[in-house]
Amino acid sequence: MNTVRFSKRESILLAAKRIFLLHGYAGASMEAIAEAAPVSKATLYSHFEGKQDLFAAVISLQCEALLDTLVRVQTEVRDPVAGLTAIGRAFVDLIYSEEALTLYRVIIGEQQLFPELGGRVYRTGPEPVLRKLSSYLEDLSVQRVLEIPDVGVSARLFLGMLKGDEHFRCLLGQKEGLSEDEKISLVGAAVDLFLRGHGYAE
Amino acid sequence: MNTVRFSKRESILLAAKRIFLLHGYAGASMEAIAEAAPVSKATLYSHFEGKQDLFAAVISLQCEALLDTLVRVQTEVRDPVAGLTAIGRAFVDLIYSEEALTLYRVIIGEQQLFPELGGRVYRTGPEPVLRKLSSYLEDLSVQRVLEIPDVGVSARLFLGMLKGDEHFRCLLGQKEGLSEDEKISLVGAAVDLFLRGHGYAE
DNA sequence: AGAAAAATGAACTGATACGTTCAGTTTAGA
DNA sequence: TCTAAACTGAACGTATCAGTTCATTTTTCT
Repeated sequence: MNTVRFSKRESILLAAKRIFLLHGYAGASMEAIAEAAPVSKATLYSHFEGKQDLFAAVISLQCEALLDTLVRVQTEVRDPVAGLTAIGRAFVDLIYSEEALTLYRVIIGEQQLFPELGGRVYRTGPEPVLRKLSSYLEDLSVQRVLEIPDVGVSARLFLGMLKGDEHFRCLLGQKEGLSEDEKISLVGAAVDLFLRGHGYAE
Repeated sequence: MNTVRFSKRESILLAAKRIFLLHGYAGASMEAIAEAAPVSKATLYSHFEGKQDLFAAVISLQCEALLDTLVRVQTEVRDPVAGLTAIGRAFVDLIYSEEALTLYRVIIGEQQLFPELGGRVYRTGPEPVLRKLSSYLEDLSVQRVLEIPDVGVSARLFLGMLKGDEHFRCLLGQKEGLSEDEKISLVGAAVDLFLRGHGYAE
């Protein structure tokens, strides 16, 4: 019985994720989710309190999944080009993935209804990368590889260059995502400007 | 008759803007808009074809309003610090304004339903600033004030630093907007890093 | 003042959706 | 095989909402 219960619950979450991310919260109906699971509406309501509860569960799950993709990034202090490129690339891979983009769109749109989920999403992605980058910059600064007055400010600027204009266009639906080439050139340009700006003569 | 027609139409647009930007497309009801105008539902439908039509009209109007706030920015080639600061500041003022943020949220959320409006919004704000900045960088490059291999790339990186992390947090509802001090220090840090990165020794 | 246009408000249609209920069926485990 | 839990499907109650209709009133322009 336990295995079935779990399997049903998983089917529901999977279908709900598909439909919520596709149509948004308001645009998704519980009937449609039940049908897609496929599961009876009664079963659906026996596993989740209601629509809001299910939505929150889906978003939490998706957050965890995205966080998992943030694999440990190698950051050697001796080579800031390689280190920044690695962090930058991981960040770009994360925030430009189709899964992340749809998640962002839904959360931003439904933010009035679920204020707490915005924080959850930010803490799952942007924030951990920011922390990792800050501590890496701190290392670089301590070892006098780079001169960085405020690692927090510098970290934000660096990530900003990666997220900036292109990401916004993706959110607005003007762009599907980034191609491999675009990712490489974007990260390269950002790393280059960042290092020059901090007095690193290659 | 013309004056009344116009006034009614304006009331409707004003109320619709308030309610759409507050609750999103799905969360706004035509009854609520009619009530807020205040106007009868029949009148509302005599001025606009339907909900989608009204929504598109509201967004278009809001786009125009935002574009108007993009006052002509002074950009003297001789002083890139002042020029970049001016452009950066205008951009920051625009994209972090409460009006722009709510507009972005609604459009991003309802983007599945109104794919064309995303382009409209991007073309009203980010894009014109990008064009202006690119041509300014071109001037700087031609006059050998800065060395810029690709003005398009550099322009995007600069605007990215201004929009990056903080703006995303605002979209997610984690931040209200930017204070005067935050704006100044953000623009200052971005200009500084950008100029150093392009070999401009102050 | 008088005719024509615009606005009102209230009721109505049709559709959708959340959530519940329940009698009957399937499944799981001892 | 038997029992208890889980599941089904379909109907139901209630609510909301887009959009329409229409008889009546208000406004506007000549």
